[in-house]
Amino acid sequence: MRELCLPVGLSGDDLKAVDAAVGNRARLKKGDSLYRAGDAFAALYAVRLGTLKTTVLAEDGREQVAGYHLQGDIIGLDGLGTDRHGCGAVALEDSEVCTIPFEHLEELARDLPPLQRNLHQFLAREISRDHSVMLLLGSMRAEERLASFLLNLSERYRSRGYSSTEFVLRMTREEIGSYLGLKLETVSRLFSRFQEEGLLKVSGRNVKLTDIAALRRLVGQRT
Amino acid sequence: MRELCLPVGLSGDDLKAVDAAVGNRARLKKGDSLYRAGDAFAALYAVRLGTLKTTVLAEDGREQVAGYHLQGDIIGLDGLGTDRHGCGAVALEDSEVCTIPFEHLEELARDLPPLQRNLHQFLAREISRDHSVMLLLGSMRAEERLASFLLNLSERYRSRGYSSTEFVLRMTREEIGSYLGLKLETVSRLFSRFQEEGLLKVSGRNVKLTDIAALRRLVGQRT
DNA sequence: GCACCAGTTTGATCCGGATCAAGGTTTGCC
DNA sequence: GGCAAACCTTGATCCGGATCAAACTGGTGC
Repeated sequence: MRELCLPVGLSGDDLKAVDAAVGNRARLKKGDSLYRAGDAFAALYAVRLGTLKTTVLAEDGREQVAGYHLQGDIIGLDGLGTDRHGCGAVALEDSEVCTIPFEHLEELARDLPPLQRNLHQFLAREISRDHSVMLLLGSMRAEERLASFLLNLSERYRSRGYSSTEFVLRMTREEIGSYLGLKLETVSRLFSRFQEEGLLKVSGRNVKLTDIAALRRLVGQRT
Repeated sequence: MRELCLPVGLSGDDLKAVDAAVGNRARLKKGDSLYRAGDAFAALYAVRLGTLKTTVLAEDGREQVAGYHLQGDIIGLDGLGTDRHGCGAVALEDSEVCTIPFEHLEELARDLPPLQRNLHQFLAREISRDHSVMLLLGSMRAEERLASFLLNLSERYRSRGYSSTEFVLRMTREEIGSYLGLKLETVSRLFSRFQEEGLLKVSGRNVKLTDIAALRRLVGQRT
């Protein structure tokens, strides 16, 4: 169970030390904020259960979904650079996270190279993830973006032992649009079109991918 | 001089140790690749002189500029998560970087908490930077994007002691467009329009910002 | 059971930026 | 210095996704 909080190749006493660093769990109800943009940065959070979104805030008030986070994801990494969180995090359904006080973790990482390596990998993976999103926002057409989003979710559910073809979206059309740089009407239309074309079946938030290969082809196309 | 490679509050012997970790400088001619997407990850690079661009590559071959890097910037952080670089880095003019073997740096960071903290901040700052770009790509109009880009460059030149109002673009219109999710014609038209409106003077790659306040207003910032 | 409201679907129209096209200008190389 | 190639500008037109508008749906509270 503990490994979920920060999976890393450790054993025995080391694991106990890591355990001690991990604060208690926190329960969140749908709609609750875990932290807000501007809050002092003090800890990372590992999602134990549920789904969260993180949102970036522009100076002028515009808000945009920066990512969706499932069980096992680590969030809050962005605050590290500035001592303030640059994002906000909100639960999209009842969720549970565990808190990892960063001061403590950093200290621990000095003594445990594998943990240090792991921490660095989390940070770097976040960078890679962001680069994929930049690619999506900067050079994909609307249909490619949605297909890409669905395939990404599918893969993440699969790797967590859930169905990769049938799942419930925990976010609204507007939130999906915000993440993909599209308007909610466009997202809705695309779902309808994908359904007409036999790529998936959709009913509200329930989605069933019926032709993953075709979705993949859609993403790989250029012009 | 050395501090430039990884500026951090260290002194005496510590600094010497960091010094030892920093490999020799490498010179790059305009157009040279420092590394390519897919290359094994082994080191970070500090830009000593010149300008580099990093580019993300999609599976289908699409390429997009992920960032522009000036003197003092650290690049290559993205490779850390996967042991492979996810980006490529190319010199936009004759440049000079110094190599920081990562294995070595990680080891050193264990003994020198300020260095560790510094490394984490670099990683996290990269994440914040990417989030700003996501915001730009996902929710700004073309003119806001270009204004934002120019103000960002301006600020970075200023903080390096160069003129914040008059500088030479080291990248083509197409590269600017790639970074901003726009086509080169759109970038060119915007430059012309900004000039007509008295926001700047442009002649090829020479830019002189003549109304920074107006550019800020355009973006929606007030700083 | 019903009213309400947030979320969703669908249609009609508009517009910003892409695309296509044609010169013009700068840069680098011999 | 001259030529080719890369880069930039500007015009005309097109189209994808935004915007505006209007129903529809499903969940929630009373």
